[in-house]
Amino acid sequence: MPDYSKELNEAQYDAVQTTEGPLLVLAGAGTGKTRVITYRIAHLINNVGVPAQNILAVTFTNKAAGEMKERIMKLVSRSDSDIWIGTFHSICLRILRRDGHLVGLGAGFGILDQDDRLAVVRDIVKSLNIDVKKYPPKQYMWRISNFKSTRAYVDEAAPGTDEFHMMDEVFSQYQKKLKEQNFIDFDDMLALTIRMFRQNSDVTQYYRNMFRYILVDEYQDTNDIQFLFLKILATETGNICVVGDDDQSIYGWRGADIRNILEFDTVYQNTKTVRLVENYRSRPVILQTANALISNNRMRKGKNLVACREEGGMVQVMPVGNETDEAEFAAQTIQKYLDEGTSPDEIAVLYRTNAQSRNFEVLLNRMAIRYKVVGGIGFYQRKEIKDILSYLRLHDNPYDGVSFARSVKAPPRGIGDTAVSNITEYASAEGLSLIEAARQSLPALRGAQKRGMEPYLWIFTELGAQSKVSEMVKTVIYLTEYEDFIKKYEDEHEAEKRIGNINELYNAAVSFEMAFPEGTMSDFLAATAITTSLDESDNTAAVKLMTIHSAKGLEFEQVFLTGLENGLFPLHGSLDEPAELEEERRLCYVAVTRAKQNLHMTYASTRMVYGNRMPQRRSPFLDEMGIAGIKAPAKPRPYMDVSQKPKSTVARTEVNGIKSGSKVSHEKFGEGMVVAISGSGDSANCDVFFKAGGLKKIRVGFLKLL
DNA sequence: GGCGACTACATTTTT
DNA sequence: TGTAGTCGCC
Repeated sequence: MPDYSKELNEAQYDAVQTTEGPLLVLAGAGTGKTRVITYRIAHLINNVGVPAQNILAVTFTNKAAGEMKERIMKLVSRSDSDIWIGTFHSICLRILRRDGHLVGLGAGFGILDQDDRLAVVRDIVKSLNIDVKKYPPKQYMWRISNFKSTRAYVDEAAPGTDEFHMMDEVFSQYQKKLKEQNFIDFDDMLALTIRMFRQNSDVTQYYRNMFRYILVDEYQDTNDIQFLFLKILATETGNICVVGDDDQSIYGWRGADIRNILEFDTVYQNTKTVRLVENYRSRPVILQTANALISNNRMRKGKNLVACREEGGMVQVMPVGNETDEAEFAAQTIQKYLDEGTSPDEIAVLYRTNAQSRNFEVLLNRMAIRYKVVGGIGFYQRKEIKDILSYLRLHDNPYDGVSFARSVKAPPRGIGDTAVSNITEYASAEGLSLIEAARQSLPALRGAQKRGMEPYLWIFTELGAQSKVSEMVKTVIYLTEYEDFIKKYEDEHEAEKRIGNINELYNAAVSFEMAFPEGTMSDFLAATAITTSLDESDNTAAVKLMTIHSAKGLEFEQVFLTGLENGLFPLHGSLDEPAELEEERRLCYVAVTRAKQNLHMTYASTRMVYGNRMPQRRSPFLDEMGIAGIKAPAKPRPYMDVSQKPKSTVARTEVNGIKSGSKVSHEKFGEGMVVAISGSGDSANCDVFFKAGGLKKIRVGFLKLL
């Protein structure tokens, strides 16, 4: 019987050992919450004797699920591997694959991803002659999604018409299309699972008996529906352990309800609460900064992180002229870290909005530093991948109108919108599959259309003769002549990338077959639908660029937190809404606590916004961090903490046109950037950060402005 | 029916 | 600034 007490601190061990009854683990950033979950599962299996299949663990991303599974495997024997670990969505999907017929789902139902569902909504909105200028399809989609995350939808109520024009009609048509084409969307995964539970007490009981121990990670980001899902399953045993940090709740905009964690102990009677506050990740100076910042929030349980690491590292605030200077500063400092031997994987550039990544990419490119933009458009959302997949999806589900419309036009083959809607309408009226309808339309086609449609249909005949997922992928790539299509349209570099992606899709299919020898095409397609950019593995050593949201759960030696400007971070729109401002502050807290060693924060005095250069003011968060009170690190790195510069409202200190942020050159040290200026006139000294030599103090007279 | 050009547009975060 | 969506021409 393994003893885990030596591998855990007291609070962690307490959480691991408390196996019965509701348990709330309030785990601050870097306090080892993943460790608690993995060890708790190991403890349940190895020491309490709970069969693995009686454990359900919910994570935030598929990637996190994979990593957790790996870690657990190291602690338990191989025969104990069949724990249910996954995201809410993947778990519900698995349940619906088994029992979805109870709520009217056809076998092998497909999943409508974000793009597809927008396409469906757009069609409906157009067909209803709604003024798309006044009521954009996106609005409807958003509305539908929101409604589907409510209990009303679970209970099969109709949406309220409310002030929103035609909402009822759009919604019911949307639902009808989904049903017709045997689709569910993202929100349905949870909602239909719960509906199925509600209507089938015997099935519910089956899952209750199965999931006798439930663990949930990142509980602060759960929404009402997810809460309900857990409540239904856990209500009998009460063995539910949720781990989270109210200070890191950053998905309120997506419906996550911070009250889930704040009120957990009132919902579940006799909850035991364990607080993890000992932080093993960050230098004390970073934690001070984080604590100071978050103490400005009112909606929180309240806790301060306690530093376990020794003094060292630093928090730097770097004012820069504009977004290019900001990127240059980051790139140069990164270069310096790399020269010192820091692994690129230990460096991250964080920003509030995806659009900010651009400048960093340009500068890092120029300096030949390997980087990877994390998040954004995921692999399976890429055009070329969706094109290929649309054939496979249509083959898998011949009623899939979205995939029909997509595949028949990519590559173009003379069939346009008119033909597509004719065929779609015909299929719908006759109850035919789209492939069958297309086949029947063949005699009516002439010329280019006929010459296009015939080989198109032939592809599906070929697919019908195959069963191996990877072979089918290959067949589509080959028979569509997709590579030629790409080469014809894209520039060389772009084409190469896309062809690479297509090959990567084939590889993914091969890996899928190896991982799931029994897996069907439906399974493969489902996997592609719920895989997001955050789930993609990053096996190349590269500096990471990402939004703060994407950085949740990660840690880096060196963190650049950029764009700390009022209106950007906190983002405008949150400024006069206290709850939203608090969420922005939590987001900032998440960013700060990603750093292990050094935290560099930048803000620009001007920035391009929608193509206009706008003056910017520094973020109030910087002041809240109490930057001024931070002592210099015991063993200072060769940087200057310029945060304590006099806050002059007039132009910043400037001598001979040289000011902070200026690019200058020096006879001996070469090119550099001015970080700070002290004194005035000819005797002024500049702190200059040289590309080659790091930080030096130089008389202004020896510098040449570049 | 396809394609290119233009314009208008809106800009948060994504399971 | 960048892109998505529309319009009009071939």
